[in-house]
Amino acid sequence: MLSWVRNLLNNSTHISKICQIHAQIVIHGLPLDSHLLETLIHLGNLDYASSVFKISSPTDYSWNVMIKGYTLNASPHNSVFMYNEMLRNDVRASNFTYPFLLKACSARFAIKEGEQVHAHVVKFGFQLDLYVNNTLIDMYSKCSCVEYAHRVLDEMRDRDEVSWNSIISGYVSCGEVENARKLFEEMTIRRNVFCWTTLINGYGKEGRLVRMFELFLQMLVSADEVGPNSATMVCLLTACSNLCELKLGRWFALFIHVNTIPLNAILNTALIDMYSKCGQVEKARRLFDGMSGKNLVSWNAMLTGYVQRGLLEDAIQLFCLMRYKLVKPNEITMVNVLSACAGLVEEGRLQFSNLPLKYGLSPKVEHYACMVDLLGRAGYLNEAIELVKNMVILPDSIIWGALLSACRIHGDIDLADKIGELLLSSPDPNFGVCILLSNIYASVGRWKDVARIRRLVKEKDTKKPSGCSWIEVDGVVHTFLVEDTTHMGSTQIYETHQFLINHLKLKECVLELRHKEP
DNA sequence: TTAGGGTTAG
Repeated sequence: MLSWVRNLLNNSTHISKICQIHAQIVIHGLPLDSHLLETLIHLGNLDYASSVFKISSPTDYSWNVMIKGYTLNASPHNSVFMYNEMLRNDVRASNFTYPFLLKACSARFAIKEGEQVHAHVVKFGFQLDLYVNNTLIDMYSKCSCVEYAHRVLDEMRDRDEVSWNSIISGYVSCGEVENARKLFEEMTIRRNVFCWTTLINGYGKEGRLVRMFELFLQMLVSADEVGPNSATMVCLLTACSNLCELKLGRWFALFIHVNTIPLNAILNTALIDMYSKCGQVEKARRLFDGMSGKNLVSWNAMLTGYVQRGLLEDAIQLFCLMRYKLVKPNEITMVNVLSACAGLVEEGRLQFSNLPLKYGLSPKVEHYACMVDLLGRAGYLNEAIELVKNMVILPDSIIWGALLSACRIHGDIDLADKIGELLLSSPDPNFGVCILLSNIYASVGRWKDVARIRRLVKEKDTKKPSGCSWIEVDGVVHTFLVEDTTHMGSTQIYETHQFLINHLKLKECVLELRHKEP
């Protein structure tokens, strides 16, 4: 009977059937709790699994299975909690559990817990095999402790592509793409498509399009004999869309077509995003309409495209179509929808209330920012203030900025005063918001207040992150920071700049004189 | 049972 019920469990995919089998297990006192747990975890029903675990007398194996289950079902907090409970109950983790635990730690960016698990692996004498070591590198890398990851790599006798790529990926996510490149060059084994893609992505994320493209070309002719796959193309397209680089984006789109790289949902979405961010929103829509297997991210990308191009009616219509197709929106969808409600206060109020009531979503600071902006611009300043007062989360600088902008638009200096007091009393006032306040005072001639705020900003050492601009000339991207003199043509650039300023001033004088002519 | 990829706010 035992093996018959076990087989029955293994072949069950419906909860109702599993409930029946569970009843049989209880009635006959069969020792199948661990199997039941495994089946439930496989089906992703962690609540049921947790109930079974609590009411049964858990075996060591059951503890381990639960840890695995929580990690696999994106519940790393419970996974780590379970591990601590397990230790309190004097139960040891099995070798197979450690990678899951490390994965749970990296998902929570919990370096302390990760280090503790690492220490336990050593203390309890488990073998640090290739698989566990790779998971350790991954954990340290994801927790931004890439130097620890490097230490693990140094101590490994055998390394495979996963070991190398985990650490290269760690350097990339820490913004150290040159260190990633160094390791990539040092690799003693054949570099697979993961390694190439990770490094290409590193350059792409830094906006270094030329280096990214060079690496891509190098990949095509490399002795590794690795071709790009969908993930590689996604990285390349995303870099193009972030830099509005239509020409290169189109080239990659053609490459995908000519080389018949499989167009999965992610790659299609990256294409849609690239075209819409590069101003080709109609092309994006054609792709979107012809795409099979659309998911929520695809809908969101298309919505974002419309909103960012100011095509708000199209965005609202697309959202209606999305609801008609019974696609459930998420937080990102609703940020887009609220942004698309610009000028439509009543619709905005409705959509904001729909967040919890209709879609079961808790409004986040981004949604409040949209609403404050919408209400503030339309002159509903008191309502905007009330909304901020009733927020269950702390308002951020974007919200204060939106409120102050509304004060400026509607000339409500009293309210700006009140907000200003609140802002300047905070220990770390946002630079941009302080300048906004100072500009409001300047617009009504309150120069003493302007000076006061500038002084406060200086005293509190509030720093503005450096603004950056760039231009591509003959395939090379030139980047500029404020008062930057590092560019090779810096002297010539500043001379031309001064020439343009003088030229414009002269034009302005001529125009003024013409106006004054009788 | 480990590594890379898409969508948010002034």
